[in-house]
Amino acid sequence: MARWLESGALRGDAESGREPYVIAIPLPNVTGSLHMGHALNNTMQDVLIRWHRMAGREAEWVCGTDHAGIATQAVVEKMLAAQGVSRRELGREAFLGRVWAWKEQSGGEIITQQKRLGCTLDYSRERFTLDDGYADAVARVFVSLYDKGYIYRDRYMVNWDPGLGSAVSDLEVEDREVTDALVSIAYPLSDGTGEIVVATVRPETMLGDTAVAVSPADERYRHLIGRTVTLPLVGRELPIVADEYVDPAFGTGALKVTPAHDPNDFEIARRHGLDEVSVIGEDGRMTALAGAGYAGLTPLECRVKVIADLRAADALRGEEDYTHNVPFSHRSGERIEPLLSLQWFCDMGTLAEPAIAAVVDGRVRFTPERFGRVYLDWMENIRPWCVSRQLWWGHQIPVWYRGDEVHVGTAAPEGDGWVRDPDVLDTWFSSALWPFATQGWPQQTPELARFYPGHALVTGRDIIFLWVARMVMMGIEFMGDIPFSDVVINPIIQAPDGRRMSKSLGTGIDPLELIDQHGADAVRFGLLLMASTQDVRFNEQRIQQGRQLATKLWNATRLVVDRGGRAGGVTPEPTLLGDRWIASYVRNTVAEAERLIAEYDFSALADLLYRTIFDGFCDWYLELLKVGEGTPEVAGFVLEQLLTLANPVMPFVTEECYAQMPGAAPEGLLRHSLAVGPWEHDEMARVQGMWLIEAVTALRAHKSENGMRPRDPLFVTLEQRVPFALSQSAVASLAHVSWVDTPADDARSLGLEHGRLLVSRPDMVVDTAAECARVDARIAATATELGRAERQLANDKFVGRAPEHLVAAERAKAARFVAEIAELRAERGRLGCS
RNA sequence: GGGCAGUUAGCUCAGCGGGAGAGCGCCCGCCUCACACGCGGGAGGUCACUGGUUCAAUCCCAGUACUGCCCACCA
Repeated sequence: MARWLESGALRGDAESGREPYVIAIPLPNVTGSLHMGHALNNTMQDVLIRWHRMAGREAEWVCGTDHAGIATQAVVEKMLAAQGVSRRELGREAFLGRVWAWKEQSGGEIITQQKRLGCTLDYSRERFTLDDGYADAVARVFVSLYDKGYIYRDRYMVNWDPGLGSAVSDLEVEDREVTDALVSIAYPLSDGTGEIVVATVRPETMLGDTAVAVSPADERYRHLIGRTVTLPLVGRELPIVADEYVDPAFGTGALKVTPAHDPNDFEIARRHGLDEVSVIGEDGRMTALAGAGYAGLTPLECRVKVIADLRAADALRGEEDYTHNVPFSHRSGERIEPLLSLQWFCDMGTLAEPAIAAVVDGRVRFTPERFGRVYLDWMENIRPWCVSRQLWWGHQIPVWYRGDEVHVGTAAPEGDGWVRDPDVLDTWFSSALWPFATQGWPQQTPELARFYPGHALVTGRDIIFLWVARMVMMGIEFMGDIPFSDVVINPIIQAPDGRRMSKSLGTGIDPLELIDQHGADAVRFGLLLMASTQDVRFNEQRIQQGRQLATKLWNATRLVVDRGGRAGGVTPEPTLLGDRWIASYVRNTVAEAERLIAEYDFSALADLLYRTIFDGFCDWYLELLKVGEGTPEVAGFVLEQLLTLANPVMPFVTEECYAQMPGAAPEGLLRHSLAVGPWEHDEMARVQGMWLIEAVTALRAHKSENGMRPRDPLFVTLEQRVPFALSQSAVASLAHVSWVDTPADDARSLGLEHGRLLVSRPDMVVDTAAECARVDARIAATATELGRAERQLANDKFVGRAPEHLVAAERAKAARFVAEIAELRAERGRLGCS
């Protein structure tokens, strides 16, 4: 890692003529530390960055951290609380000083951890969302959106988080199922001619009721519309209004309307011009408007008192358990208190339009595709975004007030008496600018010109709305172009038992510990292998597999170097079978890997590397090399290609192996390129290689199944049906057999695709009965296959409609089965079976 | 209430119209001069269920059953 950092290759050069390739990392919280999700997500990005850097692109992987308003403020407040100090006692300025001090001292630990994973981020340009330049970009965006009329201030229904003492956005709220008491309350008609019964799970909010609503289609109440009821305990006269929202089939069909404490009631009230009476305040207590006797209580205390008072007033008409979904804060875990509050909002409708178009017309592509639909569904129903937060740590809203005057600007206004809005912006407001604010915007820097727009964005599906969608909107609005062309959604890695991996559940697994145990390459490889298009359970065996692959590469390198293999040579011309076979094989592997990278199929890529290195290269090619079917020139060249190919996935071990090779470039693999161009697919080499593999495998299996040890002698005679040669010397060495011209009388037959092998062992005592049974069993099995093939071929519909090559293949199969049965019958005759 | 995934070997997962695959685990044999973190061989699946389309279905369509996730204002 130190060498990579010193190389300067991690810093994208905006002036080089190379075509850029840019990824902006999903900025981690400055309070964060690397968890399993980061490890996978970052590995995927590093594979892409390294791959494209090797392919000659000017790679820039944007690095940095997010100030993470709520999370960071909470960390520091907790530390202060341990010292017995509250943030309010300190005051805003001193508190922010403490937060900055914490950030300088302990923040950004995750950057160090990313280096341990081997991530080739551009650390030289590390950014923080509260940097001066970044803060300037945020303020400019706010002012610009205000000037365009998108940002406005309104007294509006918000999700109030009583634990946090702040409003939170719709996206920071989750529903939980809760069982509440549903209380029925009688509201008498003002003229004393009867009553209307309403039901509520929040009786305390009745103190803020300003109407009763019924369905306009409801016959039962039609005659009451326009009349009034008297609110019990309060005495306020409430109009009875008709509204489509009310479901006549639910409860009594009459709905109490509390505009200040229920989002639906709020909408109804705005439609009918009703009063909005706030009876719960931002301090989480009943307000003076709730009335003497209730003011100052918590809503829960108030509920108890209201129910008691209603009972005393004989206004209770029933109570039953009721299970329903209730919003809770993601942040504090407390139950959301919907209330009216003066907040800053951003209207998203206009901003969303071009961002929808970008996905619809394919300029921004999601992988897996289905997430594009998720994005569009949300965008097409987008709602105003509450962007103000009642916190201290963050981008303070660039608005000043003086009496009724409001100044919105990037700097404080002239004159005395102006007071700045104390609130800060939602953290996601600043992260939405990440792709361009990191490149110097609003300055027209060379980096901005070269590194915007970026290419891939790799992230989790949980922030498609919070972050991805908003980056697309802001990018188009302020840069006039999409921020990236591909959104790659990484899977979620669950705990081995299928539960969510989380610190609070105790189900988390620390990737840094895994790195300690197995090495960073193993962790990277294992995570990629686990990752597919769906969520997966963590499987440590995959990590072990990665470690085995790393060890294998290391040992293979030792062998190749021992045999005189070198790096950096000219492309050798393969002549021996083993060389020709591996050259063609590796060429095809590279082509396949290129395809998989383009499709972001990291799991298949890891699997391909594993199979190629273990099976193709080590188990077959290196063994062929040892028996004289390969040359050090080709072995060295192929190893260099494989190390290069595997480098994006396993950067450490491949870099080290490469360094062990004579002739290796001193700068290593960071900008190395794959050079298999001169080699073409060699069909004859493939067929001959397959034949050799088939023969060796059959002979080994024969020995194993007959209780022979690998080195026990075995005589073999070849009968082939094709005009190209089997490499007999290689077979003899790899399977430990001896070729003879004439088969023994009792030789057994091993059928191969291109011929057969007649094998016999010198010391074999033939158990005729057992042998006959074995041959009969094979005849029966082959006959079954033949029967299936013949039935297929006898089916006119198959012959008539199936593709020609499949019919031909079926005929060839049938012919082969017939020949095999004939051979087996002959063997039967030789053995003298009954 | 909508929507999206998933259900394949003991475990974790690939495959997605033409004779079921990987890793680990299990069984057998090998310290073969790169590697025992290894090498060779093998056992083990009515591809959730029910219908349909097709010459042909694990793969396509419809439905059922579980499992997970996302969205949603029913007091």
